[in-house]
Amino acid sequence: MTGATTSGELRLHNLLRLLRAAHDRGGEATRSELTRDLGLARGTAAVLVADLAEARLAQERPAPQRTRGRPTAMLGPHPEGPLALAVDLREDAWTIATAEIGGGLTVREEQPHPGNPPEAVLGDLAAAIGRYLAELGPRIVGVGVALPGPIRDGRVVDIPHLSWRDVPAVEMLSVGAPPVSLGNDAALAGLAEARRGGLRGIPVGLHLHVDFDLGGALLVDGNPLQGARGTTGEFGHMPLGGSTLRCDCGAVGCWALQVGATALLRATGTPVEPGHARAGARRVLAQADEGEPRCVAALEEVARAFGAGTAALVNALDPGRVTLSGVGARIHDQATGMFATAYRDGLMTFRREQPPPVLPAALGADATVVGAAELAFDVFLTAAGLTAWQSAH
Amino acid sequence: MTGATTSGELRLHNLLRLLRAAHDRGGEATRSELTRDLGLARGTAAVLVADLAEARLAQERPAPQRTRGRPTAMLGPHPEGPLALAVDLREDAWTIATAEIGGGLTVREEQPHPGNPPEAVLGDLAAAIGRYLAELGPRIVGVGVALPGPIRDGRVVDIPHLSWRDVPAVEMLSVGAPPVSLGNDAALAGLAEARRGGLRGIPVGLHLHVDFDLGGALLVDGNPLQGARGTTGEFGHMPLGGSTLRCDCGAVGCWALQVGATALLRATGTPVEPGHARAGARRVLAQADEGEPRCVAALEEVARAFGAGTAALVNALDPGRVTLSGVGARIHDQATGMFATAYRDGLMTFRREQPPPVLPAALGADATVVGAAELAFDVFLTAAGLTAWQSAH
DNA sequence: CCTCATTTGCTCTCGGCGAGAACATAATGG
DNA sequence: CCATTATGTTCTCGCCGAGAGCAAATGAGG
Repeated sequence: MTGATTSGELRLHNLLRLLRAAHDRGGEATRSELTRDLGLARGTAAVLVADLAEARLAQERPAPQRTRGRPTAMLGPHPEGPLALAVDLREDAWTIATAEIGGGLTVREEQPHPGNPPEAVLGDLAAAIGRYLAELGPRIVGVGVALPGPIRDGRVVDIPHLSWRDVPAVEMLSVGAPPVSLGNDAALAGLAEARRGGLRGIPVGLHLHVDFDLGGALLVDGNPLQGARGTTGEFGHMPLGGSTLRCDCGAVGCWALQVGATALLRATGTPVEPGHARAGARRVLAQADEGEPRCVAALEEVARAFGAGTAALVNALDPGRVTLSGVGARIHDQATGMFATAYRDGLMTFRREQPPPVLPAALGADATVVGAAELAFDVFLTAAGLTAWQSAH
Repeated sequence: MTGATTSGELRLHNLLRLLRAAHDRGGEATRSELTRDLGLARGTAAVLVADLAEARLAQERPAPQRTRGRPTAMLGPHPEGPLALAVDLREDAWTIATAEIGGGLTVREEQPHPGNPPEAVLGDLAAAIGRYLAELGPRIVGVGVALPGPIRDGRVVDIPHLSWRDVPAVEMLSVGAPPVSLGNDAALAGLAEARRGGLRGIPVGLHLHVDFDLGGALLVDGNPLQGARGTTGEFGHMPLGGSTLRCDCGAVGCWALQVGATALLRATGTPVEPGHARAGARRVLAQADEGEPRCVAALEEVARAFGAGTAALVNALDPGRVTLSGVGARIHDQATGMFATAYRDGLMTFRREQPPPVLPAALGADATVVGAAELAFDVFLTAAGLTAWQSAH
């Protein structure tokens, strides 16, 4: 959205601004609010709303009267309007949902999958996507897919846990016309948090997602920072904790080795069974909650490393707020004191006056699907996306 | 620059785009190039150029003929056009320069200063700024100041080296109407590098400036990433190297303790005399060049920590290129092998196929002043800045 | 129940902007 | 010296948003 250059682009640009604003506010904003906030003339707004309705992009519905004066209406999704297909592909299962303008989500399907080979997993997933395309037809304007590993140029670079390497996922998931967009799960969880969760309205926010791995995103004005090749946010692979272990990623001493499901198990001295780390970590957290000394000690150790590393990122990146999801949120919840101490001690002195708050993510487990939907809509809510829609209707 | 919304803003927006493009290309771009690249109609370009000339914002001058066809002209600075005052305030001296549209720099003055108290230093500097405002009058459209420490809300937060704390520098340097903007020296060096140096045209670039401290900036589309409070880029204050030393900043194990002038001296075992670290570091580098074993070892140790930490940042932030300035560039030059090895070993495996190149900064010592000028022009080259200029002429 | 104040939607006119075409201009190259 | 080529200049046209005036729909107060 670089802005309009010609008087012809102006109309499309303002249409886009209005639709985007309606979407960002969950379809709950009234026309008068939108008109005021976007600085439009009332006449212009009338034309734009009519255009949106005629193009089946959005529709007004009655709004509860709040003050006196002529009643206004809320601008929300159109019953025949665009839908995003949002896919959350985890290590052991996938979720497919549809989202309408405004973000309203309908979960359609959840399926376990064997994990390997990638061709089979993605083939099945592509078939499922194909079914929804057939069912919902041209209303599907894009597919957003969250994946548990780094993404580059439409390919999954590396999921060590599943031994996926350089998998051309966009190619394998492209079924029909709608564009397929990939995103890292942690980054998409952050995106969701920035748009509809705890980072909403925060100019610069940091989201950290801890599970097996540790990743995240820096959200600037609600948009995730994109690296040169799209693989940014791998904060877990900086040697922030002085560890000397070798990491699966190829480097040494990665922070992710000290914070996460595997780290929790390792800290208790329990051997890590591949494929059961998540359940094991849950057990450690539960036992720590009951006061089991070894688990308490492990939790504290992990929380300390987590807090210290978070402080390092805050020092370097200066976010206004930090949100946590995955196991990370539970570690923080259950060892708040230790986390807070390590966090504070790791901050530069001048940051300690008003340290950025660290909070659990507001969206919980849904965050990743929501982020995938936002990703798909981000591709659609552009000049190109809208003109494609309009020429198809 | 969010883009035009009304047909009235369109003109200003396009005027701005044209002026910005002329500026970014150093005043060396021809009208026909600009017209083509900005996608303007030739008629529109004619009007805009005439407007710019009439407003004394830019002026055309003959261009060397390259091909057949009617000759075009280069759009560059106007002899009575806007000037930015660029100030580089270092620990022991300051430089004042003026820059015109296109970036052409004229160094006006260099003065040593005692460093303390800040009121005296900034008072003298304000007096100097006042002289240039008086001399050059309303042509000065902004003052950009580079400072060797973190900045927040127009105040210098902390320069441990000079024991400056929470100094209201904008207030103390504001002499007349032109807005005063502050920037961290490392971040501004990065900005300069992104606009007119080695990071030009790189969508996401990382610049690291090593001197006493270690700082830098992440440049996204030529703009430095701004944190929530403006104090981003303090990469030196992450515990990237496993050090256990306490840092002046208040944290422990900061990377900056292992890379920089002081670190170089410490690694040789030489006691660090305050105020002479820079000269001492230069001596160590010179002796290392001659093969003095202790200095060679120190250099290698520092280069190793530097390379490893750089890799960590690349893992997390995914830049397309990295540039180095200050002592950092010399460390890299003189210990390329060690740096490269540590860099490569610290990268995640999938990044090693095409690791981002690490290069010394193209602008050398001028970078900071150039960055300060760019900062001042960034404030001016906005709708608000331009309307202020036009209403004053 | 009636009236007034208030807020918002609707419609129409007006000024302004960029596109694009037609023409003018100034260089090159054979 | 003339054809070719690339660019600047000028003018018309269609489109857009601002803004004014009016209509509509509600709540407040008597």
